[in-house]
Amino acid sequence: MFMKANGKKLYEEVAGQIKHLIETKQLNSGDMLPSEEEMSKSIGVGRSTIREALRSLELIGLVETKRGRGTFVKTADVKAFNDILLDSIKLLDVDSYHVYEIDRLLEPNAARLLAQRAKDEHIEMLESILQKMDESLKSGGSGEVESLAFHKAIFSALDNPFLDIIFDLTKNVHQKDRKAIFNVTDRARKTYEEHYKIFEAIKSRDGAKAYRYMEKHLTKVGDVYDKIFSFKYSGEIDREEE
Amino acid sequence: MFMKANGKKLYEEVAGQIKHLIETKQLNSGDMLPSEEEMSKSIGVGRSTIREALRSLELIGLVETKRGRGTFVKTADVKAFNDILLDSIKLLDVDSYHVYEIDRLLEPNAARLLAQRAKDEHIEMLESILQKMDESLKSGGSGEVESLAFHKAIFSALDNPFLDIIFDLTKNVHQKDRKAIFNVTDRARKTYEEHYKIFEAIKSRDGAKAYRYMEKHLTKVGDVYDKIFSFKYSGEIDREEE
DNA sequence: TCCTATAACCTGTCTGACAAGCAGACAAGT
DNA sequence: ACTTGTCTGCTTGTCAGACAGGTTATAGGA
Repeated sequence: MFMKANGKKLYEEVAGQIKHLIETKQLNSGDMLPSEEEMSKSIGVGRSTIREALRSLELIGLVETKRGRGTFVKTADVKAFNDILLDSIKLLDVDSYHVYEIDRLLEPNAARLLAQRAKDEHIEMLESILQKMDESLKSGGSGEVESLAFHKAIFSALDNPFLDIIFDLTKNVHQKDRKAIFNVTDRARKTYEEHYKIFEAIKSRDGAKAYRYMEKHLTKVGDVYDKIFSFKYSGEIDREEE
Repeated sequence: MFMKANGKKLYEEVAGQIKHLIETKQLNSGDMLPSEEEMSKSIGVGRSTIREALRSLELIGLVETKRGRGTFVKTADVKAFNDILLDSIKLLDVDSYHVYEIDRLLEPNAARLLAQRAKDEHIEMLESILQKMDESLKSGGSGEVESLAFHKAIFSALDNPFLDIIFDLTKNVHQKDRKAIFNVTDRARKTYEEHYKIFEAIKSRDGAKAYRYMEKHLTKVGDVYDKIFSFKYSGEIDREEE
């Protein structure tokens, strides 16, 4: 009821306390928190303060409040984390080029690593994605979704939640530009071919080759980027590449 | 006052509306939102509902509320974004190995890229960090801070805010393990030497060499990881490497 | 002109109230 | 024994009103 003075707002203090309980496992996943009124009394703050604290914890996915039942400690899963992240990153004006650069740094090595440790199921997954892309292209589709899925599958197969986060992060940012790329003549078909080569390298467990083909693929994509950007700035566009 | 049925809570609805205003630039960075009471009246919900909505927006760094003044649209800067992120990621139990893997995938290429485009100031920066580490080690320090700074400097020099985010993300997670690594005999001194080689490669603009040395360095670090982990699980520790 | 008191706003927090969702108990009907 | 309906107590969702304590602009006095 009194210890403040630090400039912190009360509800932040309360949220911090609850968070601490969870971090130190005094409250475990699935546990029910005391009711709002109870906490209000025991901590000595108003119910509205408790509620504001709970709202912030709910937002970061730490707890879940169910009407009529109570508030429960939630398993802080990567997905929830990701959602918040994607939500806020839209507001950052990250240059699309920066995102491309991350891909450029990361994906070749990711492909190599996957080539070294891919299981059969991963290979099958990639193959089925490629097949879908082929079908999509043949039936007049853009193939964009499948292309994205291919890259995502490589990351997912590595079974590293962090990679998934980074992927979603980057994907989300250059969504617009990705569309633009697929509008360039023949890019979709060539993407398919490049993907296929990467796939073959992974399937034959040839890490070095996977790395090289991924790098080549990204270089091509980068070229298209360059053209689109120069189009943006100079008003000219060159539709054919290489 | 009645049209819900979607299960969404009112304050979520309100938060969404405000967010939309900001995303569509109807409210710009720095703008002041109407007062809570005003919004309460104009939207037709209670002030507490407005407040809960604002709390969630504040948490994701969209707005900032100042007591006695009002609520303002915040500039979504990378740093703020990062803070939020770091705050929530602690709750995820990401395996330290996953983070190491990211470094492994990313840093060699980062070193190569920097070798290709480093400016003199970057070189100087790296050199000064190395010098500080040397001094620290000679005077009995752990050199841990400087080691971290070296890696961070490489990312920073690439001038890609995304990389900084990823770096902070990973750094934050395996903070504990990093300490453990530096406790292994001679690891600090060897780290210094390995860093120095990377530095020389970057200085001489030799991308391939920078890549290789960084990879070697990380492999060594990985070996230590393995030992520490096996220590954790088997109760044995091996203090000397190679 | 400069300073200060103060009014007008604003957020922070508390309290009390009521609606509405949920779960378990219990009784009634089959 | 099994289903069904109702009741009751608990919990969250939302609202309205009140007051404390910052912040800012300004009117009025030195």
